[in-house]
Amino acid sequence: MRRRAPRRSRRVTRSDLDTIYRKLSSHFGPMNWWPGDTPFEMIVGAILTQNTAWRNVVLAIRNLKEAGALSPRALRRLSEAKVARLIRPSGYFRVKARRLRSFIDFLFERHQGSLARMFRRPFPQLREELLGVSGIGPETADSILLYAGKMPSFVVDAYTRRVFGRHYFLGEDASYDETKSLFEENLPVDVPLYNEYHALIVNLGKDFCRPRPRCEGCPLEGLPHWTPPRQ
DNA sequence: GACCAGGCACATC
DNA sequence: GATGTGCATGGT
Repeated sequence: MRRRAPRRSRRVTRSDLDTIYRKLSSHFGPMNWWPGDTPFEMIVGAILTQNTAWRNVVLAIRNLKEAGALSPRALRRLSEAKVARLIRPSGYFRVKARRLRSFIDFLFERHQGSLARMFRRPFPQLREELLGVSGIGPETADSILLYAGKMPSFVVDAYTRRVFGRHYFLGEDASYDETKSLFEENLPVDVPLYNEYHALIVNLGKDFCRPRPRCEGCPLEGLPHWTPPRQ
């Protein structure tokens, strides 16, 4: 019989989110996200990092940079096969080459190839448009909006759900949108705050609230939480 | 060698 | 609507 995680047992408050933010922020310091020199590089990174360690994305982006392919126009000129070869280190390279192509096609068909134009669109509409692009799901769309577009869309990822689930703020089966609302309804609408908060959660999730319990040194030590049993 | 990493689309029930 | 599966590299 599979063990179920405890249900959410308390409601998150603004004060909870504020406390957690301050703990993480003082523990880790400024994150300076998203790593990337230009909005386009951030978008490419958002697609390449899907289910992939960032260090592998760095290798792929370096290849694209060396090939002079880190602009919408330059990338559009390359064949999908060529792009796939360049981004090979980031894994799923055939799928991701197709996804980059989908985004580029969208950018040129809807926004004349201009990110500046694209980001002039009101963000709820732009979010819907991005979700319509094959290969862009909610996390990738929100990363593009928040980090490349500086729009107030909170980014949720696997770490967010796991960390906040462990601390009883979310049920085991919380959806993406439910998790996103938890933050957007309890935080001021503030792009730098959303930016930093998500980055801090990812940084925390890399070391703590892992499937295998380890809490020593966790900046959230002291907050009520559960840990999965050792197998 | 197993496990994991800043998901997503698609098939099937 | 829920659940399962394929996609693939590189570090630990």
